Amino acid sequence: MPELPEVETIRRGLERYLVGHKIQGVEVRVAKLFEGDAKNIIGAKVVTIRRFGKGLVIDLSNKYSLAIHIKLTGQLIYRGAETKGVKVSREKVGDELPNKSTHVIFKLDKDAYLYYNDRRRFGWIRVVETSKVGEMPFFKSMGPEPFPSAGSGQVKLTLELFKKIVGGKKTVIKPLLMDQTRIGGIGNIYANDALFLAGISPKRSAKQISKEEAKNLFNAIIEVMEKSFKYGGASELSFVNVLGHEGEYQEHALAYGRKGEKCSICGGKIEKIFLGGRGTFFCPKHQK
DNA sequence: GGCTTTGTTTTATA
DNA sequence: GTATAAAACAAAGC
Repeated sequence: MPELPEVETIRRGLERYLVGHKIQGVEVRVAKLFEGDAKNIIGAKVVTIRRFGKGLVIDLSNKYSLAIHIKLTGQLIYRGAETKGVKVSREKVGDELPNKSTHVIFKLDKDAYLYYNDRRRFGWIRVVETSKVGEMPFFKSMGPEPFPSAGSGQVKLTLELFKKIVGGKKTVIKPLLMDQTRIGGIGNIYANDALFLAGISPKRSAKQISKEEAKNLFNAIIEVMEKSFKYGGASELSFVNVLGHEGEYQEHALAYGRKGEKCSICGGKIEKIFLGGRGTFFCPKHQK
């Protein structure tokens, strides 16, 4: 689902299209998704877009920021002069905006709009003072991440740090990878695919992973995420970029969602099990 | 209409 | 108190 590469894809889009715009108004259609005082962002200009793991922060010119988490099905779609004639994904977005999943609308200057759509309404948008973003529990407790965003102050996940995080832990490796307080940004898709690529069983205990294997796993995390940047993220559920376009990673996923299919590495058969309550895809033949 | 889905938060346990 | 595991929660499509 939307994990680091998807959120980064959105961040890059916002950086390109949203920065410089002034927010003229906010229409909140579903109140529970929007916390804080909307008045505090009216009249302010968008200055920078930061990402913390799977979270986004839009910094404004007046010392306030918008902290956003899209969870499973959130979309941020920009419409303005530059996107005139650009078609959005009919399947993921529909024919027109706003639509029935549009819960917050930001009216911008130059007759542009930013729509927040969220089919399952799990996400959130919070107005918060820029200086206090780091105090929000979700951001404060986040671990190092592989591709820290400029200005976020997030610690970069290096091989040395990764070995330290994995080393000696009693937990099972896959849930550990997905624990945002340990490593920021990895969710179910990339945890499955990184373990697959590194040839490590998701059921392994972290303490049983050798230094060499940890290195392979670290490199695999970087590799699958870079691959996803290339394909514009994974659009298995509702993910689209700010232009409303889908990503293509799901078509190139290694293990995720491939139950019963032939393993591309060893020819084995991909199985699905549950680990830590989450669907887990792996090849029992080569992932030991 | 019960089941499934995931990221995060909360509660329980060792 | 700390580390880990499990359960709860959000809402909607099938």
